[in-house]
Amino acid sequence: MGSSVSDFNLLSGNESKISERTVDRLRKYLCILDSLEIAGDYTVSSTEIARLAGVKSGLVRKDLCHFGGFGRPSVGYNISYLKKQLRNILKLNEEKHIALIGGKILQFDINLVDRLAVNNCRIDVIFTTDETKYDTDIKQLSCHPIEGISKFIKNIDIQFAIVSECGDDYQTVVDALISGGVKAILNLTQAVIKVPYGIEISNIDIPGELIALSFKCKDKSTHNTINFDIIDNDAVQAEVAHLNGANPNR
Amino acid sequence: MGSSVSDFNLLSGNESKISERTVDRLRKYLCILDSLEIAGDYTVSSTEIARLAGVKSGLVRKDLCHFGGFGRPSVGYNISYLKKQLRNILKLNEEKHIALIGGKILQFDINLVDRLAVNNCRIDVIFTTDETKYDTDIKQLSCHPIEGISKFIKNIDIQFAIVSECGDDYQTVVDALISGGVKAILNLTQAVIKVPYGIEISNIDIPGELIALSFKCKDKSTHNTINFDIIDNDAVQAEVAHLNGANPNR
DNA sequence: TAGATTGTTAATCGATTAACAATC
DNA sequence: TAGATTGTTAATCGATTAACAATC
Repeated sequence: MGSSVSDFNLLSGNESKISERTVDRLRKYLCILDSLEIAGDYTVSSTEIARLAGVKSGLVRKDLCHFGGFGRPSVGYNISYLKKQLRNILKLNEEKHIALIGGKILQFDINLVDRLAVNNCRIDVIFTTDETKYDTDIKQLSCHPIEGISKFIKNIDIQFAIVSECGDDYQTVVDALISGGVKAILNLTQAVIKVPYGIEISNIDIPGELIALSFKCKDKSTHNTINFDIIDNDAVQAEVAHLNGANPNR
Repeated sequence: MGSSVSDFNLLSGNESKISERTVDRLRKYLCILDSLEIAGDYTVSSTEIARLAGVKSGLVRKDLCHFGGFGRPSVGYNISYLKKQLRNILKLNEEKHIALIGGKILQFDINLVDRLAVNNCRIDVIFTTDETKYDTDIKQLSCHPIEGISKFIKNIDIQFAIVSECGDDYQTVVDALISGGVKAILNLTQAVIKVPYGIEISNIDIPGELIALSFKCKDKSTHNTINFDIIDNDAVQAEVAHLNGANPNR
């Protein structure tokens, strides 16, 4: 019984598969490269990326060299070249079409549309339960009633949905989105949304994030010694070396 | 040099430390228990929790039994009891005091204050750059100018900050927060915030989440076979058993 | 050349899974 | 009692780290 699953696992082996953790790091690196480029830098070492990302430099190099050698020994990585490579690896050049459920978030996060556009994520349509918004535009995006959502998005080929408001019928809305062809949902609400296998869902949960943060703090304060588990990276090594009288390279 | 760090690591060993991944799962379980309780259930099996959390049942049991035996063989877990235990483990009964930078999010996410309160997370004060809001209340929370933030929060013992809007001077604001005693920051803006070692930071990044989601979808569609890596849990095992003619227990 | 930093391997570490005896 | 489900161990798997030869 369990063995059937194992058998399938053997078949589905795919060498080029990138783990979720790696993807998370790669987009962090990309973010860091953006800010370094804005700061006027042209090259960067794995040590510097590691310091800013809070990981070890070896891991940065491993992540990057897995896709080919982007750096030059003793020089580091060319920032604009590495950015281009990362955007390729993360498939950021492919257009992603998004339906937004609830328009209020655009008033709160006024740069959201632009920030998404940088990564070729396009909000194509807004659906709302707010009757006063029907057939009006929010930030030049047309605003439609939730009813008929499935047929609507089927016609314009939408793959993603951001659910930013939930009425009582949120599960019905999500089901309609999925039957309309949506493959992945980003849920910003407190609703516990069920999706069928094969559909991706990611929940952003502010109270939950605070719990995790609070726990990390608590956890740390129970140690009497400095907790290198948490801050153990190259920068610390350099600092320790410094304390030991060695000359840390910055 | 590296060895100094290793030596410290040996000293800081703490058996009771819970990994970040475990904490993330525990709060997911708690969320699931909440929704099951609302649905009227009294007990739940590890298999059911696992199905809803998208993990294997053995992992659920392992996570839970690590803190003591909360369940009864052949019965499962008592939901309200398990909730209480999880709230204890996650230290949700301790009050957490929060400063909110930027008030607009409360207009977008109208339940946020209440959702935080359920976990004893209290927004005590709002800071804003919007002069029209100075000394007014937003949702019964007093609203203050950013200037003098450090002294202000020192007086009222704030440990957390949610940064929901960033002016150009966001790093200065964060530095002031930290010098005022803030130990952890939840960053909802696109700003790349630097914090000193020992201060926790967590970034919520909507475009980044979409990239990750999109990547997972892409990754999956490159397989010809069903990808059990992604949906490999007890429910799938049951389904496979079913396909094989066995009688799956639901 | 000497120094710096990459690419890459083998070793380590930690997290998950499979499996089953114990318990209800 | 028979069936279900927990608690827990040993085995497996995957991710990170240490370390260093190769390269600029």
